[in-house]
Amino acid sequence: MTTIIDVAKAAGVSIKTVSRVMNNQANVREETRRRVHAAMQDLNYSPNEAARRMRSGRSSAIGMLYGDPSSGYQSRLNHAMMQACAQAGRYLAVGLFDEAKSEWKEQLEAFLDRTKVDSVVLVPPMCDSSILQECLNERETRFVLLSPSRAAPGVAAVSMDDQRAAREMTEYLLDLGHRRIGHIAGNPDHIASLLRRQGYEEAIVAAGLEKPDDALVVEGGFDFRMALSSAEKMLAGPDRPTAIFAASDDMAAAAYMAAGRMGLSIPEQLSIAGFDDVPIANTIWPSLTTVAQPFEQMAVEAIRLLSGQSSYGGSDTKAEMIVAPHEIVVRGSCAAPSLQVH
Amino acid sequence: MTTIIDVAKAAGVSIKTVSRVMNNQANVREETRRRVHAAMQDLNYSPNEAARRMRSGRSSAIGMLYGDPSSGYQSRLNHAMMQACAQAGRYLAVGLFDEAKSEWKEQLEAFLDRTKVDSVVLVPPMCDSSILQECLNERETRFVLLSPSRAAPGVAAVSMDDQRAAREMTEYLLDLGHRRIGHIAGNPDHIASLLRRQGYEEAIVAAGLEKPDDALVVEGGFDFRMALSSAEKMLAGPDRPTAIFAASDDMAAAAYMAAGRMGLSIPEQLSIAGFDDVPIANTIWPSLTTVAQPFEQMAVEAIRLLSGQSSYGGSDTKAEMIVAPHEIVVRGSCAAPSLQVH
DNA sequence: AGAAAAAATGACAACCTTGTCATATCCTGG
DNA sequence: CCAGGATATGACAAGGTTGTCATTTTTTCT
Repeated sequence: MTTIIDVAKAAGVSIKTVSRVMNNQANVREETRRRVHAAMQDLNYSPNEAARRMRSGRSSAIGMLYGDPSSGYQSRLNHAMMQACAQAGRYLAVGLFDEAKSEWKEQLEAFLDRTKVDSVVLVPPMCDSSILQECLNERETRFVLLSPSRAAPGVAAVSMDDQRAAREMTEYLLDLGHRRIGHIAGNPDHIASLLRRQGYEEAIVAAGLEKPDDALVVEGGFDFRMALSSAEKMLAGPDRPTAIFAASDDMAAAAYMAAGRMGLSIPEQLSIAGFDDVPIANTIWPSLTTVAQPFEQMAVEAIRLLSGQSSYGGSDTKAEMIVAPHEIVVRGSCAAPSLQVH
Repeated sequence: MTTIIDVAKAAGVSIKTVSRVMNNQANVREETRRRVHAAMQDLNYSPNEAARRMRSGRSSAIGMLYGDPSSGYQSRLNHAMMQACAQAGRYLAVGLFDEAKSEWKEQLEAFLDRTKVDSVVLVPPMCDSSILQECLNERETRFVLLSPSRAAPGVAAVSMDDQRAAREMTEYLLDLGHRRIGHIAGNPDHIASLLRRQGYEEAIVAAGLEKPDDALVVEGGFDFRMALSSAEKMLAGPDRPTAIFAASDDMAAAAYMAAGRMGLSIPEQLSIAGFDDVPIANTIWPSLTTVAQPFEQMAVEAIRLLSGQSSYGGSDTKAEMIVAPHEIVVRGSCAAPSLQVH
């Protein structure tokens, strides 16, 4: 096991200088820096994580609390975060959060005490709680908001452009030739639902069609069962849509089932589009055309923000709000509307 | 921050004695032990993980490589492992494993190098590779097999009784009155598929019915799409079953879709049962009656085995093979067969 | 060129725990 | 009551890193 001392000897400098090089600190001549880097390379040195942490007090763990472990969203996010952590040489401490219980602050504090993390990623819907944010500030715990409803001043956040993505997906359906496009909206408590719905309506209106009425926009609550019954209602009504854009993949899967029950084949008789690109999108058949949330990029950015911030919520920190680029993933669930259905 | 020194002072003993008490070492008088414990309680002391690790060289991380991140099985397992790790004061380092790539050993070594874990949980199908096991032995890395095909001598493992669980589930369907029960089998490369199929056939035969023929047992490959087409074929055939027992929840979900397409309502016209109890079982509607894999217990036991083993693969270690108890979870997808269908 | 300021570097302590080995205390049997 | 062994406890070093502060080297200015 090579230590910092070996590197220092090999490079002909003091251990402190090696430490400085490792931590990218100032006041090291360029040539010295090079020499140290070369020595590290030669000896295949990698710093002892435990010693580092002990001395600096800092933990390389990043905390993340999440609610519904069964949701594809959380599982994708979790996965992306773990990958990003591994890349950044950090690791993820995950805790379960019971959104239904009222003691949000207590839950957070218990988590912080237990895991001793010094940075936290706050995900929806917890990211919108100012109580939790205050709590984290008090405890001098860095945090990043993931997809918050609104940018809080002085707080770092990462998100995607839900509204634009929804607009683009709707435009894609319009381009295919669809004129009657239904929408299964998400839980209105989540701002993302509203943004996605707005993006959808925007595209419809921009195409010169009339603003969707109640028969065309139904509540799905980000819930499979609610989405299932809403989709069935929508498809059973008169003048049913030729395409459905669901605000989440789970709800799109519910639409699949509704279509199946009504004998509509996808995509020939009904096009379905989703949102999120969670595992189920590639599991069901035909595979789902959907908006890919940029999970990977969001995770990487979140960790970058947590690593870069030099102080806790102080005004010297420029709080960044990063918007990661999404993507429309075209798979097999959408096609031009067939004539007989129209 | 209270340290071991504070505790030692408070208890009126040396720090070494405190250390002994913490680590449950011998040669401490009962009274001393009590005094130290009291002091720890008083001061709300918790040991500095980093210092411990640095001194002892041991890492509290447990490594786990897994293949398909989209599978409900992996995500449930991951979740259970994280919970169990948190409870045990350890943490989980997860890596992605590409089963399709041939360099299994290289992938494992890269993971070990990167994470520096000193214990590993090996999951299917990697747990059956003797190459990987050898590799871990060489590197003196402890490991536990999760649901291995066969108990390797001298290797700790945790699993469940797939065959018995499948038999019980089939018996449940028989008890409901079903006489024609179909089975969607999993990928025959996984031993679990075979065991589940055997359990199913065993129950059928034990009930005095004739051994299921090819029309009643179809291949699903643990794959939604394959299961979907197989289920459709089974339901389209003459004398279709009144119940389907799928060897995984994902395949059961495919059966739901097949039923939907054929206009069969669940559970009135077709009962469906699954296996695993992954998130989708509670997402779809009606919710799925299934065999709950004892993920939580398996995870806890795996960690216990990893923590308890005092040496690496040596003969002094009694290799344990633990079978965790499963459970039949009755939800809404199964009912007595209706008369008109029979 | 010389003085002052700035930049680069190094010596050493400190972080908290556990292992080693020495010492103190207790117990047993004669 | 003592010798001797068994048991309980403590003093101290070590582990690899980073922070503090002192020292050396370089640059800048007059």
